[in-house]
Amino acid sequence: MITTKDIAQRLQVSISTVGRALSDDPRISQATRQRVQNAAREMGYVAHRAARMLRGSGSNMVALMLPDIRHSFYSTVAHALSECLEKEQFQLTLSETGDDPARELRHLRELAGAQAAGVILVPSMKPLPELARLLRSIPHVQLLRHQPSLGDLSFGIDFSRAVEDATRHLLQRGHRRIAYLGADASLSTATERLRGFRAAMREADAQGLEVQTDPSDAESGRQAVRRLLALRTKPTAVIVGSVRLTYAVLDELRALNVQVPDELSVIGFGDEPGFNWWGPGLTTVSLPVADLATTCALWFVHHQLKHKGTPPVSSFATLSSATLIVRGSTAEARSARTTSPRRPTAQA
Amino acid sequence: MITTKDIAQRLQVSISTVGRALSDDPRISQATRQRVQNAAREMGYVAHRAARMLRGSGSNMVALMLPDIRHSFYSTVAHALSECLEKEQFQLTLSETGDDPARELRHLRELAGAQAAGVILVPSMKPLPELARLLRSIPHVQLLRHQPSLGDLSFGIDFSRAVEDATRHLLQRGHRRIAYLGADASLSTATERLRGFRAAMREADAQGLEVQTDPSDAESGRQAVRRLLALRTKPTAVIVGSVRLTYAVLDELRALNVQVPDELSVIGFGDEPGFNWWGPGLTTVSLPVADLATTCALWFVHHQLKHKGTPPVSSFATLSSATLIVRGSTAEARSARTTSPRRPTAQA
DNA sequence: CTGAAAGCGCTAACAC
DNA sequence: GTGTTAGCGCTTTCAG
Repeated sequence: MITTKDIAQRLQVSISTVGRALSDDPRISQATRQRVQNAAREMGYVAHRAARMLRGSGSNMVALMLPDIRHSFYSTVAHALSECLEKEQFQLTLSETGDDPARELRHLRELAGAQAAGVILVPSMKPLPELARLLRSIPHVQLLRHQPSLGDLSFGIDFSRAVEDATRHLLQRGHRRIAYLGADASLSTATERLRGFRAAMREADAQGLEVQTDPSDAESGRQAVRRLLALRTKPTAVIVGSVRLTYAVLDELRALNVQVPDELSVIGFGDEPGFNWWGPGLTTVSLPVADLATTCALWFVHHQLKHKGTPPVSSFATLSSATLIVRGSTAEARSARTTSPRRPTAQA
Repeated sequence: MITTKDIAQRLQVSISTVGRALSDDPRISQATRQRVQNAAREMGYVAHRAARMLRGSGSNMVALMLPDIRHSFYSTVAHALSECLEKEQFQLTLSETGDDPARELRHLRELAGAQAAGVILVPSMKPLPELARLLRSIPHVQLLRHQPSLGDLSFGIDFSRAVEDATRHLLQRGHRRIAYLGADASLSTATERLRGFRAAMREADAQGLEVQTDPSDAESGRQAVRRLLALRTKPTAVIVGSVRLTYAVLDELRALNVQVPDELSVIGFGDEPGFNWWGPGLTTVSLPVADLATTCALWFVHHQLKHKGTPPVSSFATLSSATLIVRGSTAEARSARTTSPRRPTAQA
């Protein structure tokens, strides 16, 4: 490894001269500065970050903690952050928590040890107490989910209103028996979504059907669909309250050859690649994930990491709003039917 | 920030006693060891990685460099690596290159300065010479793509054979006028795929139709589809040679309301979420990305990062094979037709 | 303009 | 068993 010492030796100057020349210190003469910089380039010198950090300058590492990078939801976030942070010369580290509080804590410990400059996190559902303690000494911001115990800096999406809008869309089209499929209420964001559903249904004085499923288990979602369709008075429409669940529901509806939207109107959650290909095109709640992540990254960098002059803000929260993308999977409610003719899934 | 010095002061022992107690040095008495460890916990001590690194122990940071994390292709890779590396106590950093050689180099410089323990990279198409130079001093391995200039350690997929198999599938079903849509030949892996197509076609003495497109531009893919369908003697089947292109082609075929597989058989590339929902289900080349990434990570950790005793291997390459997933988008070739009746896209 | 030296937090060789 | 000390590579006074 090439150090400033090596360069100094080669050029027969002192170590500090080399250091200054490399940092374009005005006190160094043009001549030596050039000599040093050339030598550095030739020898392939790269400054040792660890040494610099030890000397005082903070690290340039920003950590992103999220449940699972495979969900396009989160990889979109990672991409947006990556872009923003790169512009500001930050390194991005990725920590997958799998929504496991212990794993989450392990990772954060590691990050604290590595002197991460900041942490952007999608917190797990039940963060361990020590997580909050560790976070107190690291600039951080919560994304998408918000746990009050972890601080008051957060960038979220107004899920409640998103689901409310989706529900209204169906109500306006004459649907009255609407089912809502959501994660069980252990997650704070899950109850929030449910609230939106309830609000809209109450307002219309319609009969809502709520089905809780295990969000991490696709089979649980499929079962829910089957149960729903087995009811004597089937719902005429269904709203799905999470991205993963939407995958499961779409798969099952396709497998069961359910006629959408004739037999059942469907609104999904999130606008993942392929949702527009499903059946007649999926009407779905589109989440402004990329925008949110970009906004979050910019804000975080400028208010918490860079401009250290001003004291870091201690409370700041945004709620972006989602938009409903209307495709073919929702239609006007038909007069009540208990059975309906089934045709083969066509296109073929 | 809490340091060993702080603990030492509080407990009125020397700094080294603290250091030893924390590292469970057998020379320290049970009593003091406990006292120190308790104090450390209470005070929220976290070892300073930078200081440790400076002292000799390498970093625990492994870098992943890839074009764009949003592609499920790559996020699958990131996830697999993340899982493996976490088990071995490594930190994962993410660097998006956007296939831009300059950006790629900038990132690697940064990583070199941060003393990354290793680099796993999907190299850009035309890496800059300095990249190779920098990589010489960092354990690294190439994934998915392979640039000989960057070393001989690589984990790849046998794309040539994958496309060859796909082509054979169509040939066996009686197709003779088969089109291959691929990226232009600037990419080494693109020519490789084309080779597979040519090999199979030559063997069957059939007439291949090759269309080159810009892989980064979806519109270019859509155009290619329109051109193909405008031909007087249309192909009866088409094979798409890249994941991104597959998205474009599927969108366009759906927009044009082309009857698949009646009018045209289609084989896609990669098995992205939603491909099974497209039309009658997409027959496609499924790439063992997750397996490959896991294998790569395990091998890399054990042969290049951990067991430093044995000299690092300097040449090692694997080629995993892809499998064809047959769904509804490919059928027996019909007798030649120049026109075909078009029905509406149904399901609705 | 340049050099010498201290010190960031930690570890390890060397005392006692 | 425990304390003392040197030094990793870099920045930053303080001297010349």
